[in-house]
Amino acid sequence: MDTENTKIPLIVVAGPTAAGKSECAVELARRIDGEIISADSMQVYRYMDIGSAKITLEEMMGVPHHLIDVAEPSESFDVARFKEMARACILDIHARGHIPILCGGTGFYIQAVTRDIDFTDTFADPDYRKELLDYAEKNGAEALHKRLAEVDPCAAEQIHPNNLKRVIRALEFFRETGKKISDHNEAEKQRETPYDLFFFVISEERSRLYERIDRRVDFMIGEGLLDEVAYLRAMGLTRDMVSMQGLGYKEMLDVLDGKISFEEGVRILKRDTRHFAKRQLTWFRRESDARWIDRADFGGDSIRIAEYILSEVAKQLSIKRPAKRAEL
RNA sequence: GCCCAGUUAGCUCAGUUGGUAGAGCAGUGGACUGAAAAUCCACGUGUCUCUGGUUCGAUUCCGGAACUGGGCA
Repeated sequence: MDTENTKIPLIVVAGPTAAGKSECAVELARRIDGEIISADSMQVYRYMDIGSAKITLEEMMGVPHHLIDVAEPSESFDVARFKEMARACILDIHARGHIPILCGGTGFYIQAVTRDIDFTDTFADPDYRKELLDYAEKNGAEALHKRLAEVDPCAAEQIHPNNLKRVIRALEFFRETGKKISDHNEAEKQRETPYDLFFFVISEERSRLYERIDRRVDFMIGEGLLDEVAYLRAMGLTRDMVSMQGLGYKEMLDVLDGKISFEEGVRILKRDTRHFAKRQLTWFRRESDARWIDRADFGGDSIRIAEYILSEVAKQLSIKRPAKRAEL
């Protein structure tokens, strides 16, 4: 079967938060005997269930899910680790004769996988990052940016001085590798996907999406988000950890610390989630491979969307009907 | 009923010693290649409540009306 086309098929179900990706991916997986790889920077953390809108065991409906609960909230996870693990999952799923479905809303993670971006020759150095941050605090963002301009003028031109995280990473990259990050980025941009890619983005009219977000936040609160965060706080987790910078977590932490009222926390969480969804859309818009699906065209029915994706994929891929996990 | 204050961008308000106006928030667009649910950048015309008057010219001054809030009866 794969004598001619050796590329591994990979279906991507992306979209902004609360667009109904998970449900759709599960339905799709059931029909094509696929397995799901979550592409979500917060669902990788254990114990962060409500706030990250993690799929429940029942909702999985027997479909294997990967890269959920693979890290402690106290450790810091990142794209490089994600890409490595996702790649391994894809290879494994394919080797076992199933179709991998990458489903999630973290655009950067998805791109790292679909374009097979190489992170192996670079490093992360927390101490050096801290040192640079201190330098910027003492001498100003402009001063740090000047240091970058000295070693990598091209990157300096692309990165705004106020964007400390980027400036720091560029400087760190130069120190660790002796190379310019601008060159590295340029090279990685040329990469083409190693997969037989089917990239879908589920979205809908902005005002409706925002309504869904508001409802989802209310649902999370009802499910006990505040208790979940209180529990994590009691475990010793603090807001300087990557996991605690997730939406829902940082706001509820402020509520628990008495910095803002509960009502204010909820309001801010809804607002920030809307902002986040907007950024996600910006990210996906520039994914040239992406095919957009408007929920409204399918009456907002995730099952129908899954059927549509299936029919699109079937045009180019011969899909074997699942034998073992047939019908329930 | 009387007195006082207010009525300016979707919201909260600033302002123009008379030459048609600006902040924050919201909203919109964008960037992103080992923190990405993070981080950063850009974008502000609206009958200045209505209506008379004064004026070359009024959102700004004067009169009246409406509405909102507070006070007194």
